[in-house]
Amino acid sequence: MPKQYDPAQFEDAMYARWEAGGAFGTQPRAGAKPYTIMIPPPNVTGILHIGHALNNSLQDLLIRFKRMQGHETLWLPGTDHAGIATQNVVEKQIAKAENKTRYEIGREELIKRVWAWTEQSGGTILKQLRKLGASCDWTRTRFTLEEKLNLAVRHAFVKLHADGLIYRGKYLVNWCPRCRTTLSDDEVEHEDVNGRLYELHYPLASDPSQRLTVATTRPETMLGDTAVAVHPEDERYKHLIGQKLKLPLTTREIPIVGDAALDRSFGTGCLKVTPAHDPVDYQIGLRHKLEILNILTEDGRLNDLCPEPFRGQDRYRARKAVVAALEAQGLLGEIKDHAQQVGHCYRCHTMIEPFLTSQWFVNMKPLSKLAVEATASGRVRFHPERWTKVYLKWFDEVRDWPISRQIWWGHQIPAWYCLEDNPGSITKLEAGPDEPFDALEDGKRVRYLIGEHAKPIVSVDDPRGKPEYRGKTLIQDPDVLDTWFSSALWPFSTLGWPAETPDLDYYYPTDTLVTSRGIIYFWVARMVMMGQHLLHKEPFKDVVIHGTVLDGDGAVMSKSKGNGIDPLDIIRRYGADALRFTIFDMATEGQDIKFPVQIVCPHCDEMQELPRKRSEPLMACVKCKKEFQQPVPNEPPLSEPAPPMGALDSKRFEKGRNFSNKVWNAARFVLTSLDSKIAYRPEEIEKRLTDQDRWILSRLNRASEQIAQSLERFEFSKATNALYAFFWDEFCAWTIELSKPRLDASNDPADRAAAQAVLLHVLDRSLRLLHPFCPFISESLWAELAKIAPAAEARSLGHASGAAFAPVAELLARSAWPKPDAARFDGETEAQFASVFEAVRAARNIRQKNGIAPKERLTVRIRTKDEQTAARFRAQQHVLEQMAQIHPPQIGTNIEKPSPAGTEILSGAELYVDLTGLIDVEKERARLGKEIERTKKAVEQGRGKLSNEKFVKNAPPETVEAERGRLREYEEKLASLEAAVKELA
RNA sequence: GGGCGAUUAGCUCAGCUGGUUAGAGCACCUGCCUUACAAGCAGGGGGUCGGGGGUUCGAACCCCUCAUCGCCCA
Repeated sequence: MPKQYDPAQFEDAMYARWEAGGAFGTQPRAGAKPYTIMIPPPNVTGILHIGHALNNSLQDLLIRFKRMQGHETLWLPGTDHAGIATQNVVEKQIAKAENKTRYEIGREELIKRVWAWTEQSGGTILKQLRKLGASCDWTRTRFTLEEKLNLAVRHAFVKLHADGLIYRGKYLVNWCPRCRTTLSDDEVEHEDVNGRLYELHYPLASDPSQRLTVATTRPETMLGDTAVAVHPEDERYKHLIGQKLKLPLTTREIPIVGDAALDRSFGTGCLKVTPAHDPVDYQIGLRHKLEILNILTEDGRLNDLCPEPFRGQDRYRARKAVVAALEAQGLLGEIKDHAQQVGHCYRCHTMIEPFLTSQWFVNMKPLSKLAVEATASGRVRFHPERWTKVYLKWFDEVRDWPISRQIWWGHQIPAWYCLEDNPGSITKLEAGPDEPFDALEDGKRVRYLIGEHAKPIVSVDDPRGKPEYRGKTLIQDPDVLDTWFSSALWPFSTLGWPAETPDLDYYYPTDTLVTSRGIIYFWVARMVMMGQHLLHKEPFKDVVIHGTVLDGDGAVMSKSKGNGIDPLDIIRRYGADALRFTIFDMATEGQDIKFPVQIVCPHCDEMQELPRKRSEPLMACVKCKKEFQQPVPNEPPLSEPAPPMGALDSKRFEKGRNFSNKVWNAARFVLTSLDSKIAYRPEEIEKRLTDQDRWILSRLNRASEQIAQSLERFEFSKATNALYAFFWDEFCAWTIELSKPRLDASNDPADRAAAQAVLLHVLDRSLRLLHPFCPFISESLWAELAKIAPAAEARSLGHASGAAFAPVAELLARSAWPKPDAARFDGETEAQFASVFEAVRAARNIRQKNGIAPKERLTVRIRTKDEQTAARFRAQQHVLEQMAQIHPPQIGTNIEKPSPAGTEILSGAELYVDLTGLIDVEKERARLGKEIERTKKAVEQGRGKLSNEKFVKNAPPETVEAERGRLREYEEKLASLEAAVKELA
C-alpha cells in the first residue's frame, strides 16, 4: 500500500467493482423493508455542477446507509427533458450553424435534432454522477420523455380531464415572445428594472381642447387601449364617466369608465385600460365588458390591428415610435424615471408579456387541498421544518396552472379536434415563413387556429382509427405539456404507473426526497398533488431541503458569474471521498454552504487567491509567473490561442482530503500490525481485554449510535463530526498510539493478540461507519483488509455469532451497518480515561511551557483527593507513562510536592512535574499566572451569582447547588495555583 | 411592500428546550522528520456572540427595534 492516500489509484476501479457486483441493484423482496429515493432528475443535457454534487452526495449518503442497514434500497436515476431549456439550446445551435429558425426547419425536423442532441450529450451528467460514487440502480434509469413515461403523462392528463381538473380556456397568461410560449406564474422571474413612467394626454371626444392625462410604463400598449378608468369618487374626474376620449394615433374613441379598484394616488389617477395586455386591465375590462384588443404578435411585435406606421415593429422600437408620434402631436406629458418589477422568462430572460390566448389549465383548488392535507397530517414532513410554511404559502396564493406550451420538445397534449365537428371554431390558414405550422398540404404550410370553443377529444390513444371518426379529419392539439407536468409524475411514472406493477406496489410511496428550496413550488408541491390525486398516497414521507452552495462572498455559484467550482476538478485534485466528506461536514441543517474560492495555476498547480476585481481575464501565477486565464463574470473565455484556464478551487476541501489520508494511514498501520495468520478465540480475547480496549469499544459503539441517529434526523454535519472525532481522536490519537507497545514482538502473546483483535475489530467497524460518507476509500481498504483478515469472527473479536458478530460481505457496500452493542457501553471506563487523558495533557502542557525537550522523561507526582481516585490513576499509570513520556509516577493522597514544581490542577487531583534542574522559574510563573487569571474570573463569576439573593431564591435548587460546587472547585483550584506560585519563589 | 434565513475567533461553521471559564476545523505562533500519517504529532494565543433597547436572579439563546447580506413571494 502506498504511504499517501492517492484516490486516483482506486476510485474508478472500485466503482467498476460495485457495478460488476450488482451492488446497487434492487428487486422487491418479501420480508425486507424498502427504502426509496427518486433522484431529482437533472436536465438531460446538463453537466454536473457543485449543486448537483451536494444534492446527490446527500442522497448517496442516505442510500448507502440504509442499504447497509438491510433495507432493499432503490435510488432511481434519470433525466428530465427540460422542454424550453433544451429546445432553446438546440434552436441556438441551428441558428448559429444554419442561420435558420425552428419555423424554417419545421416541427418534425426540430424534434429529430433535439433527440440527436439529447442522445449525444444526454447522459453525460449520469456518467459524472458515477464519479461522485452515486449508487443508483442504473438499470432503472428513466427519461421523462421516454415512451413509458409518455404513457403515464397521457393517462394522468386524461384522468385529470375526466375528473374535471383540466380544462381549456381563453385567459390572459404570461407569454415569452422569444420562446413564443405560455409560461406559468412560477416560470416568471421578477426583477428590478429602471424604467420610465410616461404621461400621455388623451383628448375628450366632445371637446378636444380638454384632455385626460394617463401614466404608463409601456406607452406602446396605448394602441390597444379600449377605455380609460377613473375612480368613481374621484372629484377630479367623476363627472367625465360615460364620456368618450379620442385615442391618439388611432381613429378609435374609447369610453371613460369608473372603477373603484383604482388607486387614485398613483400617477394622475387616470388609468389607461389595455385589457389584452395587462392583468389588472383585463379584470377591469371584464367588469365593464370592454373590447379586448390584442395588438401583439406571438413574437412581441405590433400586429395588423395597429395603425400602419407601427405595424410589425417589435415592442421596444414601437415604444420609441409611439412616444415620438405622441410628442409630435403635443400629446406627450412628463417622463419620469420609475423603478419597477418586471417579469422575465426563467429560461431566456426575455421580458414577458401578458397575452390573451387559449390554453389548457389545471384547476388547482381541489388538488391544493389534498397537498396541504398531506403536510397537515404529518405524512409529508419537511426538514428543516420551516419549509412547510413556504410550501403551504404557495397553495394559498396559487392560481390555476397553465400547462400547455407552444413549443415542440415535450409531451404533446393527448387531445384531438375533429374539423367537421367544429365548424367555425377551428380556422385553417396558411402559415407564414416565420410561424409554426401543423401540416403540409400540397407543399403549403398549414396552421390550425383552435378557438376557445373548439370541442376536444381527450384520449390516451390516438382516436383517429376509431369507427366514430371514420371519414373525418382529426388534428392533434399542437401544444406540448409543461415539463413540470411530467416531473410531477416522476415518483410513480418511473415505477410503471399507470400499470399496477410489483415495483409500484413495493417502492411507492418513496421515502425521502432530497432537493433544494428552489423547486419546492415547481416540483415538490406538484408531485404531492399528483401523487395524492392519482394514487391516493403521498409520493414521499420526508423532504430534505438542503442549502445552496455559495462562494466566499455569499454569492450563488453560477456559470455567468464565473465563480463556480467544478466538482470534477475537485475530484481530480482531492478525490471524490474528500469532496463528499467536506460537503457533508459543511451541510449543517439546511444552511447555505460557503466555499471561499481560490484558483489553481494550470502550469504549476499552485493554489492562489483570485484578484478582487475580476474584469481582466489574464493573470500571472504567483509562483511560476506564467500567464493563465481566470473566469470573468459575464464573459466567455478567451478563444484560442489563449493561455489555459485556471480551475477554481477551495482550501476547504483539504479537510476531507486530510481525513481520507488519515484513514488510509491508520488502516495501513493496523494491516501491517496484524500477523498473517491469526486465530482469535472469543473466550481468550474477551478475557484479555484491557481497560483501554473496553474504552475504545465503548466509544466505538457510542459513535455508531450517534452517527446513525444523526443520519436518521438528516443532520449530516453532526454525523460527519461524530465520525471524524471518533476516528481521528479516539481511534488514531489514543488507541493506535496506546497499542504500539502491546504489538511489540517481545510482548506477552496473549496481550498482543488482544490488541491486534481490537484494532482489527475497530478498523472493520470504522470502515463500515465510514462507507456511506466515503465509499471509495472504505471499499478499497475493505479489500485490503480481506486479504489479511478474511474471517468475520476475527473481525468480531473472535465471536462467531451474537451481537458482537457481523458477517463480512465481499463488498463493503453490501455489508452490514454496525448496530450499537449495548453490552459494550461502559460509562465508568469512559470517565476513568477522560481523567487519565486530562493528566496526560497536563503533563504535556507543563513540558512544553517550560521548554523541556519532547524526549526527556519527566518525573511526575499526582496527589489525589481520595484513595479511590489514586487507585484509578494507578490502574492506568502506563497510559500516563507512555503518552506523556514520564517516569513511573508517584500517586497517592499524601504525596509531597517537589520543589521547584510545575503544577496543574486536575479534577480531583493535582499533578506535579519535578522541575529540579530543568526550570526556568519565570516561564512556570507566567504559565501559572495565566491560569490564575482565568480561574479568578470564574471564581468572581460564581461568587457574584451566589451572593445574589434573587439567584439563590429563584433559580432551581439543583442549579444553585451545582453553582456552589463549581465555585468550591474554582476556589480550591485558585488556592492551589497561588500556593504553587508562592512555592516557586 | 411581505416572508424566511444569516450575522459567534483572521476564514468556514457548531452551540439542543436561557444556567461550567462560548466550542470545532482551517489559518496563526512555539516545539517536534517520535519507523501509520509533515495531508502528520504535541502545546499555545485569539471572541465585550452585528448595534441598541427590553424580559429574567441569569441572555449567544426569548421579545422589540435598527443595520448589513442572501433567498423567496407580490
